[in-house]
Amino acid sequence: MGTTQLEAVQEPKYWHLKTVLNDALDSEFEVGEILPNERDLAARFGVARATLRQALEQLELEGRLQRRRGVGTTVAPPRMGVAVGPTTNAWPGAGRDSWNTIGCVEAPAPAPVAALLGTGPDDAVHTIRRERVMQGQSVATELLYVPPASVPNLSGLLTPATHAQAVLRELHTLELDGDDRAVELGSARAEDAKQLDRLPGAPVLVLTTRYYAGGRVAAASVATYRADTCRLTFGDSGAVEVTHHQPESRQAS
Amino acid sequence: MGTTQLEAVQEPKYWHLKTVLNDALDSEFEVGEILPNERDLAARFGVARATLRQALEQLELEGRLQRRRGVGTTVAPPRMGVAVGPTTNAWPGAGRDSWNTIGCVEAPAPAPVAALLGTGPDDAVHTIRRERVMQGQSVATELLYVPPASVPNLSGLLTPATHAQAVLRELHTLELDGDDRAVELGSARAEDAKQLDRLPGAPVLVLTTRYYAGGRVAAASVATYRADTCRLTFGDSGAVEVTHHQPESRQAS
DNA sequence: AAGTGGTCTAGACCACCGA
DNA sequence: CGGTGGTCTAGACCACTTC
Repeated sequence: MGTTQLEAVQEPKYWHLKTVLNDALDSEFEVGEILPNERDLAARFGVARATLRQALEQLELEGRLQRRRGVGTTVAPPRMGVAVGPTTNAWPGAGRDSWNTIGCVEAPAPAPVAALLGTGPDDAVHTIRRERVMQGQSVATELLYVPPASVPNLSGLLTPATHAQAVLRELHTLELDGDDRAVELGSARAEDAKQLDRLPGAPVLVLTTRYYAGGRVAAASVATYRADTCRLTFGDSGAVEVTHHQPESRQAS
Repeated sequence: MGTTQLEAVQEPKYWHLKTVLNDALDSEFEVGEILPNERDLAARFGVARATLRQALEQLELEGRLQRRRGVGTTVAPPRMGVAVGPTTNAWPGAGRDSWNTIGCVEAPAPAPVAALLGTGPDDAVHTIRRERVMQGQSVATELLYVPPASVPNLSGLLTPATHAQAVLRELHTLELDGDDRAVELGSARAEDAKQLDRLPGAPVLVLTTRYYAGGRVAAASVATYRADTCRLTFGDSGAVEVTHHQPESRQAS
């Protein structure tokens, strides 16, 4: 014997650490406050830095922390509620929405997207890149794919900016029959990560939308949302709004 | 000089490893096939096991791999498309759905849920635990919260099983005004992880639903879906069905 | 008992940020 | 430049499954 460990730990250190830190975040820190650095924290808890990092990683995944290389680890604000429909059951870029057009190219879509659109794997489609900004922060990047068949009256090629506008404008002349969406977990590709101010591989929520018109899939979009800062909301009933949901445990007990 | 590294690596090893493995999975492995163990793989690629694991972790996150302690690492099938509405805009447990009732208790709801329901933080609510099974696999666990005010005619207390049935039955007598949903990334709590046959902390998609009736939130549910195996679909138009979307790159080029 | 993935350590160096 | 988080190593031991 010697060690009176009747407790039978059984719980991984990083898991226990995570709970401890999570509670400390609620009770001893303010949003935006910067934590001690990883080496100090690890020493304070008597674990290796790798173990401490495992706990921080989880907390970042859950949107409790934000870490930035060269800067430090800060307490994250509650996740933003980001409306993704179908309250706004409309064509992308119609009316007032929070998207900015970044660029536009005409190229073959990746295989999975071509399958969604029902186009051949090598058919060129209009590909519009957009960015969604909320509260001064880039929260999503999107690639919107529009087959030429959906916008047949497009005049001769223009600059990327006007090209994108022209595609969207003609899209809006079609009658939208409906749309459907799918959400899954992914990791940010290098390009997306850069735009979202994250490192490659950061967890993202991938929202795939199909737009139907004339009995066909007239357009499809793949939007990549920061999973750490966003909560995707699908409003349906004309009901109250809630912008955040974080526990009130801040100073509950 | 000495080493002709004009390329300027700059790309982390684990990231490169991930791409290599991902391609190998497409071209050299079948779904369900079991990979060499981590020590062998690490040796084969000339990296430490921790580095190899970082790559495997990402691939598992993306639903390409499935790892099980004591067993091995296998190639995962494409993610399941799981319908979560609003095609089935109805009360939970109504008609044919893929949920099984596990149990039922009457207890105060956690603070965030109480806020959704508009009940006091210490008011007891009916709490029904359910499980969703698809293709023989448990893909989600749910806690459904129903304030007593929504089901006032409930007869005296019964066994948990009949209790749950009674609550659902009375819920169905109300007229459903609508519902709204939110999706965010989370990590599985110990209890949920066990039910989903995952380790604690596994990435999950948390779907929060509010059910409206009589101008109030009559019920709320928090459902936890396995993020590695599920793609949440929000059908809207009466359109075609797609059950999986994985790239056809299996034997493309 | 043998083999798997999961946890943990104690170091090292690198890329990035800000003063 | 110093300080931060990010990557990487080469080990060790543990928990679990299977035979």
